[in-house]
Amino acid sequence: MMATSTFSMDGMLAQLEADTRTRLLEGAQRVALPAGRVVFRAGDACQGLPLVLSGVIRVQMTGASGNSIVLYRIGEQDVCTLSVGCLMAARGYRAEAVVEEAAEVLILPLALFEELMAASPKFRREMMAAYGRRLDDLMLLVEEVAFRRMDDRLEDWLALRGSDTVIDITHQALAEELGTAREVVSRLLKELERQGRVSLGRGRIEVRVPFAR
Amino acid sequence: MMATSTFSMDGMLAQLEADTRTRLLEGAQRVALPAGRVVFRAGDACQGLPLVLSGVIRVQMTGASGNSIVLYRIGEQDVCTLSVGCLMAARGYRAEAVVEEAAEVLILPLALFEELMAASPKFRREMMAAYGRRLDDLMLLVEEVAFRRMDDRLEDWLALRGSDTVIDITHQALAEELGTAREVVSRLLKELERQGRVSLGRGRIEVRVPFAR
DNA sequence: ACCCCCTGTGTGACTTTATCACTGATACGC
DNA sequence: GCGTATCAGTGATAAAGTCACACAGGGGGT
Repeated sequence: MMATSTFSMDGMLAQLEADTRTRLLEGAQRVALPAGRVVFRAGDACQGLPLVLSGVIRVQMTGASGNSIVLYRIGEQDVCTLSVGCLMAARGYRAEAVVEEAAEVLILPLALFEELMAASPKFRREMMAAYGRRLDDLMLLVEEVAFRRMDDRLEDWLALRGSDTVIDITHQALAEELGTAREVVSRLLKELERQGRVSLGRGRIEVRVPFAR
Repeated sequence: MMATSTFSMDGMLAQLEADTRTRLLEGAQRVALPAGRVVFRAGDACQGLPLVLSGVIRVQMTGASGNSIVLYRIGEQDVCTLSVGCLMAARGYRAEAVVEEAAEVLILPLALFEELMAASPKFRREMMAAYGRRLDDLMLLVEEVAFRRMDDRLEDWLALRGSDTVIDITHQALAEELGTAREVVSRLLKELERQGRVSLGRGRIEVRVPFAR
């Protein structure tokens, strides 16, 4: 919890004025979250604004049918914009968040958030930028889900992991990435295997021919 | 263009400190937009932050296939959060906006926006709240599109217009509201007509039995 | 080693939605 | 009244989602 802690030089903390950063680091609570930890669930009240120092947090949503879809991820030196709305409107979350890679997170109390918003142009700028990214992520997602074919989207997803030849993921988890059903993913993958483009194992996809993006 | 102009008492302008409101009204450009006017298209650069005084602006997105979906609407005393991201990142819009009901809009230049963000806690609060609403709208939309059945969604849409017994809309426009194809809407509506729940005319849906929500 | 059991995968049957290709119907201008 | 543009209806087919169930792999316990 020292203001002298190290942090990456290209992230949002490095962008801030020195005194703003100091104030932030001393006023926020620092917590370590192990992989798999559920940060919040749909309906939970919000405790403060999380700022991810390291690791990755996945934000996803579950429909009435029980199906889930991954909305976006919060990476290094990114904030959980969703929390701002929950904090200010004092209502519950609509989505849930799970730690994907063990993370260190700063939790800014509402008062500190408002203090920094008032005091620091750079903090304001970073907050607005974070909101912009989230809005963008979600708009892209809406377009994908509404208009693109599942086989295309699956190939895109595989292409994003292009460098790894072996991907460790279950069909169920992949279905949740794409917001579809496990059976659909199984069938599409099987077809790719028939075409010789991947080999499948239990919880494993081996990419034989890299997917272009 | 007078700071003494009338505005609704429950909207965001009424929430602001008096001097902030004055500064806003005198620093912003006021424009009248007729129904049907395209405010911006995908790829357009952003001129300033629009704040809707009256009327309604629809924000929608068009996929590669040519299909469109309505993302959300900007109503009275709401701001176009999308523009903030475009302004600050100086990149183009990803969606398009069309005036649905003739609107009066204030355009805040970037400098004025930043000035007000620095000076006014209430302006900041309203901006964050607007962002929160948009994020919420989009998350709800993702869930709808990803998981809900089209017949349900159509009935919900009709239920929202519940009080009017006659709705003037083409199947094409309704398909764009829901992000589906015109034929799908035609078939679903025809089925509702067979069930005696609506009567159909050219560009007209007459609700016989109101839809519950 | 063997079996059990949990989790993950494969697949058929069927429904819903999307797409394509048309045809037919309605309103409106000239 | 006629031509034309827009709107709506519909069959055929493909893609995706749902339901039900069989089977496979792998780790833990005895």
